[in-house]
Amino acid sequence: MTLEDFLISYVSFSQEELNDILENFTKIEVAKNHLLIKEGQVCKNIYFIEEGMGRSYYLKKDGKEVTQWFFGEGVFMSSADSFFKQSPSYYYLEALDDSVLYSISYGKIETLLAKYHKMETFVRLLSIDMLAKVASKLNAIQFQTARERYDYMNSEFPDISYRVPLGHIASYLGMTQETLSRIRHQA
Amino acid sequence: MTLEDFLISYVSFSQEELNDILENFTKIEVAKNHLLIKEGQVCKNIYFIEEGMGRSYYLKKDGKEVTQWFFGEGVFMSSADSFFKQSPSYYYLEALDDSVLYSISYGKIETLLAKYHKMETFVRLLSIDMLAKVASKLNAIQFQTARERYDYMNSEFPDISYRVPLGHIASYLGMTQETLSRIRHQA
DNA sequence: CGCCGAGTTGAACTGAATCAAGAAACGTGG
DNA sequence: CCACGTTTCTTGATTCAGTTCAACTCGGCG
Repeated sequence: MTLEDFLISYVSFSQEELNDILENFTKIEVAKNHLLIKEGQVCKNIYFIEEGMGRSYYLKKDGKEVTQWFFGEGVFMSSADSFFKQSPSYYYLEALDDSVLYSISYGKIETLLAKYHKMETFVRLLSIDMLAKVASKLNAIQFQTARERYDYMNSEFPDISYRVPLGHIASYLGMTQETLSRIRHQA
Repeated sequence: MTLEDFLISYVSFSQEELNDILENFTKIEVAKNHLLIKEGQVCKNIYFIEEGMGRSYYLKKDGKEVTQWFFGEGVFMSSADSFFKQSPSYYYLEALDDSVLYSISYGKIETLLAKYHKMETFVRLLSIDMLAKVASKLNAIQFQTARERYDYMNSEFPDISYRVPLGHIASYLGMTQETLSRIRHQA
C-alpha cells in the first residue's frame, strides 16, 4: 500500500491536498538493523513503511530487549507518544529489514495539522486505531495462555512470525524464547 | 476538575468557543452500579466525570468479569474505540459510585469536530494520551510481578484502590483476588 | 572445516492459579 | 438496632504453566 492510498483510506483528501501533503515527506532507505531512534531521544520524525519492516523495543533493567511492537508494510512506524508530544522516547525504533520509508518531521506535521482540518482528522483516526490495537494486545497478554497469545500474534502479524528472530517475537508476546520454541513445535 | 478546565488544559479555546462547546453537554446523575453501556451496543455518548468514578469491563467466556479500565474524577469515560468508530463495544461501562457526568452524543461531537479545528486537535491529543496510558499498562502487565503491578496501580489510580471491590482491581491487574489479597497484606 | 549465533530440548524450580473453607463487612427487613 | 443472608475478603494446601539454567543441535559463513 502506498502512502497516498493509506491517507485516502482514512480521509477523503482532494488531489491538491494530497500533493501538498506528500511533498512534505522524504523518501529514505535504511539497512537492516538500522536504528531510527534511540531511547531517550525525542522522536523527531515519523515513518511510513513502503517496503520492509520494523519494531520498537526497550531494554529492561537486566539489559534484555523487549519488543514492544512490530510494524509491517503500509503502516506508520513511530514511538507515537514521543513524536506527538515531542517528549523523550521510551523505545528504540529499529528496521528489521532493508526498508524504504517515507519520513516526515514533527515541524512539518504541525504545519499540515494547522493548515488542514482534514489532517487533524486523519491523525485522530490513526490514533484511535492504534489505541484499539494496543488495547487488543493488552487483553491477549493479560488473559491468554502462551499458546493463545502465539495464535493471536499470527493473526495480527501473519507475515512477520517467520521473518524475525524468535527472541523478538517471544519478548513481544511476554514469554521466553524457550516457551515459544516449544509451542511452535507442538503445533 | 471541571469540564471547562479539562478542555483548556489541552487546547486554548476562546471563551465563546468554550461556551458553544459546553452547551452540547448534558449533565446527568447516575446511581452506583448503573450501566452506561452494555457489551455489543454502540457507544452513543461519551461522559466526562465531574464527580464519582467508573470502570469498563468485559465478560470472559467463563462469565467472569474483567475490569479493563478505571475512570476517576476529571477524565472522560468511554469505550473510546466504540464511540469514535461507532462500532459495537467490547466493554460494559459502569458507574462505581453515585456520579455526576457530562454527556455528549457522537452526533454532537461530530458537529463540533467539523466546526472547530481546535476540537479535532483536542480529541487528537486526548487519544494520544490514552494511547500512552494503555501502552504503559501493557508494559506493567507484561513484565512485572504481581507485587510490582500492584504498586503501578497505586501510582496510576491512587485514590481508587480502596474505593472499589478487590475483585475489580485484581482483574484489572491480571491476577486473582486471592493473590491481590495476599500482596496487600504482606505489604 | 570449525566457529558462532540462533534455535531446540530437558530437568528442576517457582510465582501465581485453583480449589476450598472460613471470617469479616454490609445492607435490608423485621 | 439487631438478626440474617449475601457479598467481599482472607488464609491455607495443592497444582501447574511457564521460567530458569544448562546442554545440545543445526545452519550459515569466515
